[in-house]
Amino acid sequence: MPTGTVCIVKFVDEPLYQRIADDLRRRIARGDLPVGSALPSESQLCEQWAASRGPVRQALSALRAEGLIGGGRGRSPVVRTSQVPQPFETLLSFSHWARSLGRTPGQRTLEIARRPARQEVADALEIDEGDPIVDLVRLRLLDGRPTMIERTTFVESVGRLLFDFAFDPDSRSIYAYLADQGVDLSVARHVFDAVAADPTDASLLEVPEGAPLLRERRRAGSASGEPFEYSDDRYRPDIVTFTIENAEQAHPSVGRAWRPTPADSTQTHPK
Amino acid sequence: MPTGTVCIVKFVDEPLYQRIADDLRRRIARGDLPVGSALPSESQLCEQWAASRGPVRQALSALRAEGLIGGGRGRSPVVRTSQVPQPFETLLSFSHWARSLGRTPGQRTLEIARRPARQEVADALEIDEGDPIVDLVRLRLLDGRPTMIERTTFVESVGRLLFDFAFDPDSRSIYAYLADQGVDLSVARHVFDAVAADPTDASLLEVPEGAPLLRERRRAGSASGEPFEYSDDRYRPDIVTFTIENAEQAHPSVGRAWRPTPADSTQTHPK
DNA sequence: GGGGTCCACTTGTCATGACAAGTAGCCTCG
DNA sequence: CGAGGCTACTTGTCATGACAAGTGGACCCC
Repeated sequence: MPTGTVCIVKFVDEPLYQRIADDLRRRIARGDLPVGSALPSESQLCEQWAASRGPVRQALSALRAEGLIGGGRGRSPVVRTSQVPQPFETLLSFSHWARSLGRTPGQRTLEIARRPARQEVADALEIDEGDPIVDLVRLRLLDGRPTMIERTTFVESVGRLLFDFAFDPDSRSIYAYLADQGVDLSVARHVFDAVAADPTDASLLEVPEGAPLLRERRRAGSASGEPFEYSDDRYRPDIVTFTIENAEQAHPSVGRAWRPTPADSTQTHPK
Repeated sequence: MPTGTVCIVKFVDEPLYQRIADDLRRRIARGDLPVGSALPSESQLCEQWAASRGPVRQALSALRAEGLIGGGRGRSPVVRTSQVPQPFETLLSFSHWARSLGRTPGQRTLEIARRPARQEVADALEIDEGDPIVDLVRLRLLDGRPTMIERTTFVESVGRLLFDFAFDPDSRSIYAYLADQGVDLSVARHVFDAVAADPTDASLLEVPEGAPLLRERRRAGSASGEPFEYSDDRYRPDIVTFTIENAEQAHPSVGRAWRPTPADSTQTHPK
């Protein structure tokens, strides 16, 4: 702490550079620092926070790594974007994603059953064939329109929670519920390909039989690496796409995208 | 520079922390520091490089951001993995990706033409409809098997290079050639969906008409954001998939995946 | 008015010193 | 012999000072 300053800090447990970064993040998110505007210079931040250049630079470096700010030697840092995508939740939870877009998600639970694991899901969940699992089949809706059909398999210890509790799968996010129950979901692997709609898919998604569907197979698990969920999700490609944004010097950002005008197939390259 | 040391440095233009980081990266990649082993402590690195803790910590922080090392307070940093994926090049260049997998890429150039831009590509390339562009259609092969059909459009200033030079599109990577010509390709946006194979796709990819194909639409450009390439790539989903690996506390990693056994459609969750 | 020069300001890099906080091994005590 | 504490070592955080390198604008000269 510089000499001659009275130290009135509440959250001394949180390091200084993090408080600086959080404050800047807040000011950017709130529009206080609009996109394109220049941030306060390092010396100004030092004065404001009564800090030395160390923590200030550490905070700016964190924002730079997140892609929030840009700039270079001799130039003040500039706000690049006001919001960073939340790839993990966006990619995992259909309802979370839909709401973040301002759309209203819906769902119809078609089946919830406990049965022995087939070979395919047993491999994915790293259990033995025939071990008990819980299958959940849901039709997901976006603004009331059939959008995706989701065939999810949980290992028994997690799937049991779906029965035990008074859980209504049609009301809230299943992941929010599982998180409340202490299930720590922190890694996921998504594999994308395309499949033809089988008769069931076709009637539920209201597309012709054999129509191309965008398939996402997802395996999710805890931080220690043990998987407990495997899912086969089939999207109507005229409603939902997936995007990857990729820069040479930055981390890729991934996301799900909604296609507003389903009739037109030759558009959507926003901005 | 610490007191009492004779300064014999060659690449003073390169900052010290970067030289330290590069050296550690090399030692990790060469297996000198195997996965799981502990790195030298900060004080040891300070001695080895005759540096203060600043640059050393900056170098370690860079490696940590790349996911190469882990560790925490009180524990020496530990090597986590010996190689980091190169998502940008892997996702961009088909031939680069194929070779990194040990497969042999091939290609047949079906068309290269200069013509006015259609509405769709004009929007994507941020030019006016009717402006001259260069179209390139290629069938890409993997181990001799038809795998993907690529319809790429370049803005005229870049596409011209494909004519000017004695360029043989069937021999080497088009991106390597363009990079040599001074084209700086550094940002890309990929949009994935599914389409049905039209008669042309079907005959070239040797699939039935109407078969589902995995489509990637790509827009690539320079660091300043101006796009100069737009592409519509259609993959046989039984050969190629795309994957996203996603952890709550880490940056997502993206990649292209090869499916070794095309006959079997209900597998491939490697590892 | 146009062009070149100079200067104040900014960020990038590095040294040095200090203390806090966490880890792991050793050692003593019960 | 086990449990607990103690200690050396590690990394995390921060202050201070210094110089290099790049930017942008004011200023002057032609």
